[in-house]
Amino acid sequence: MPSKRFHRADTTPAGRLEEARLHDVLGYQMAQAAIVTDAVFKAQVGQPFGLRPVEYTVLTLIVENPGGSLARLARALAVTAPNITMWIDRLESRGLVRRTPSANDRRSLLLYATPQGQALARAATQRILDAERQAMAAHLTAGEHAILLELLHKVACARAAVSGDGAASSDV
Amino acid sequence: MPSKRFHRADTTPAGRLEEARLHDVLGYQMAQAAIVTDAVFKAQVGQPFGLRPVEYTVLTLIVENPGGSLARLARALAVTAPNITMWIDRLESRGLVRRTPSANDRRSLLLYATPQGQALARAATQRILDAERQAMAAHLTAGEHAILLELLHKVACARAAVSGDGAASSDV
DNA sequence: TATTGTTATACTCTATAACTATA
DNA sequence: TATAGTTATAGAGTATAACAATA
Repeated sequence: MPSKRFHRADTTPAGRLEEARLHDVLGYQMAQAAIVTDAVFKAQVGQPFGLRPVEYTVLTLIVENPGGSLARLARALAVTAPNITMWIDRLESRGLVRRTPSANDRRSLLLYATPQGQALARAATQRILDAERQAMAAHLTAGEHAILLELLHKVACARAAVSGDGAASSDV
Repeated sequence: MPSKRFHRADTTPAGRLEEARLHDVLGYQMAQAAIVTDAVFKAQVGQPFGLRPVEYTVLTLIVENPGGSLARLARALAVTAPNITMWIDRLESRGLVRRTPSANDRRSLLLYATPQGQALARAATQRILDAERQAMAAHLTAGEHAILLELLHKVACARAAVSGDGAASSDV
């Protein structure tokens, strides 16, 4: 897999080819792209709803996976247990989610979104989806947009290989 | 563009379709994928070379764009000016980069990487590229890997549309 | 008046350690 | 012994405000 791809200019200032290039570093391109998605989130959800990115994700995951535990959430998001506790605290104090003791395992607390939480998550997601699509429309076709989502998902699936955690298996 | 894409199961627990889905949120998939790329960076560069992601990116951008200014770097990375000053301080104290007064604009400091900085950046990038490719090999074909880089770059190009900053134009 | 770069400072977010309760 | 959840605390990272120097 040489660096010859598409029609990009792969030459370096000094004219050497085959140089290790930042533009081919996935992590770098992800960070650059995240500048855009972060801005979209902030404008469409962060400011209007007063939700941090993590809060939104936690809330939505609870909505889409009712009855999950804190530990499961922590693994899914690669966040430490104390932090999950804090984020759930904030969501619960706003009446968006609630903790319910588990019947099977008395250590565990099951998470459910309140009707308000469900409504907020749904509204927030719809706003983001619309805004992302609009922001990308000038640069990505609808097909490319869909492909990008698929490829990113595949990257996320490589998580088990890179870190020893057994998470990300539930695709939560 | 309805949610019917590929062969994914687009049904929700309650059986309703067309629900706003987290899996279609670009920002969410980016965050999930970033868990992988962050882990790769940490293992391949962060720990071995003692470089933070921002430090590595700043260093490499200086290597690839000698003579740039701090302000230009700050815009390219969407980082505030005080933070760039701090990161450059750390790189300069390690002898990886140096600040040189500009002849044209006496306010400006031009950035250059030292030979050590160039060598470190090159080694780090090579390690990341190899490790990323290896980590993705089981989940992405070489073609998919290349397409992903292209699509992320296009997303990054949507930056001008989403925020009022005139940055990202130099493709630095 | 705007821009470059710096300093000082506060805030947000995350990580670690220690603990209780349960399995 | 391992896991779920919490608390307390420290650290890393980022942002804001104010400033000096130059354009």
